[in-house]
Amino acid sequence: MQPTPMLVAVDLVVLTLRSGELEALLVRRGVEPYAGRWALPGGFVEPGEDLVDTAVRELGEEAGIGRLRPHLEQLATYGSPDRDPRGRVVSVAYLALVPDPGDPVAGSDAADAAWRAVGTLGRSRSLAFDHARILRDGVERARAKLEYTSLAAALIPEPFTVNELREVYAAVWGVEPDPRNFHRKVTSADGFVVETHATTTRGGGRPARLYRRGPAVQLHPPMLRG
Amino acid sequence: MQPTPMLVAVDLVVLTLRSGELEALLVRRGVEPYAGRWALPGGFVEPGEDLVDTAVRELGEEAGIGRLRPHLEQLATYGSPDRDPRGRVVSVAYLALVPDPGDPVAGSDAADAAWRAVGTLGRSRSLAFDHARILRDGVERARAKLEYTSLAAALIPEPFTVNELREVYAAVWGVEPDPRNFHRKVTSADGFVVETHATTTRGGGRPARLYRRGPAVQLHPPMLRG
DNA sequence: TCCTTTATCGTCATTTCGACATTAAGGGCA
DNA sequence: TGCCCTTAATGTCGAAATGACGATAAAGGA
Repeated sequence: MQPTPMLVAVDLVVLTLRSGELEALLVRRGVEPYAGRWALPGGFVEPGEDLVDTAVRELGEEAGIGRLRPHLEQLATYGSPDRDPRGRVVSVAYLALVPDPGDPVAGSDAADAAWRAVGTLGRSRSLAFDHARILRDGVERARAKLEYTSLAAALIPEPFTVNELREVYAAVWGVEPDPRNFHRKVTSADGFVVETHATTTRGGGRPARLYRRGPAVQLHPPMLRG
Repeated sequence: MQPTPMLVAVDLVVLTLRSGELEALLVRRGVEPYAGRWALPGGFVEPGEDLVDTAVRELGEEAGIGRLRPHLEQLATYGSPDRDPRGRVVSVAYLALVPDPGDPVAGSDAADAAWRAVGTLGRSRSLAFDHARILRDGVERARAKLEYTSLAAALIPEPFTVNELREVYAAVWGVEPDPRNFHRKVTSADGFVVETHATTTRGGGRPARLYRRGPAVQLHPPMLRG
């Protein structure tokens, strides 16, 4: 029996932190199916193109992100037979975490693109295809990985203060870690952040030391959610 | 531009514990490419079939496992353009953890099938396609998940003793947790295991209490690797 | 100048961790 | 029938981590 060829797409869950909230990048679909509906940015894999290269390409074409060297990891693959009315399409989802690239989504292919707070569209049925499910899985992955990896620093621009890093956890987890204990854990976790010589007063009050992302990927010990 | 259809396969990393070692299920390929070489069990996704259903089907057809209600989760998707000499094949890998189903791999489709200790083929080039890489990723996933989930119990048959569960960690992590501290952590981690009224003397010495898998998926607190 | 604000460091009681001792409860064997 | 050997389970204790706070530092602004 001959195997059946299928279409393979890559969809992106792009997350960032904007004004203290975790937001996802969405594009408005211009064509059927689901024309006019919001969807995750994505596209089909081209011949000779690796999956991750498709993700990087779409990140540039549809999201205007690429200069930012975002964190990019494979999320999961969705292949329900009826997930696309056009026929059999298997979608490999990637999760990207980027520092806020600003409002106008430059270089965007899509008719329209916007950042939306993830809280409002968790179980919403407004997204095209099974993208609400994919988005939920991406947010869940980000929540979990904040605990035992240094990914939180990927959501804010360098250099950053300890308090700005704390606000990432506050936004993604919905809990406010104690500033003093948080400071102790972050600076004692080996390789999470590296100190610079500069400080900033952008928070008001006493100048805060500025840090850059450290070499550590896994955190020892992990940050705890209570 | 029309998108290019591709073949979509599902490959399985099936792990179990046999005589104190972590082993993976391999099948010997009967046809080109890589005829005669060992490979992960797998097959193409059929029309109208969901990815996870393909995994479950292959688990029965190629591995003779199915009665055992194994733990099954998606691992990752591999789509390098040159990973299959026949052409473009995207493979969705699944990770299955099962209690030892015994030596003869019954109901097996493949010409030959065998359990192999994962330690010996970590970076080996003896496996077909990119299956060595997939296997390594699967083992790495299992190692990580043992830390903060109750998955260790999926590798042994019920009911089991605390020491049998400890041997899972010893085999997968390559370290010997202290039996007394391990006992304390397991029985205090909420929902990891549930006590039965029975005991066994199969270990020799004082009878050990028998447990079943608890309802917990995540472990609080997690088991630590030092 | 002093007051408000935020950052950083310190304190301390509680909990957890890791190493180890002790007691419990079976089977094997003389 | 007793000893003895083996493994299971519980207990102990110092070191380390955690969580809830207080105290001090360093800026800008009234």
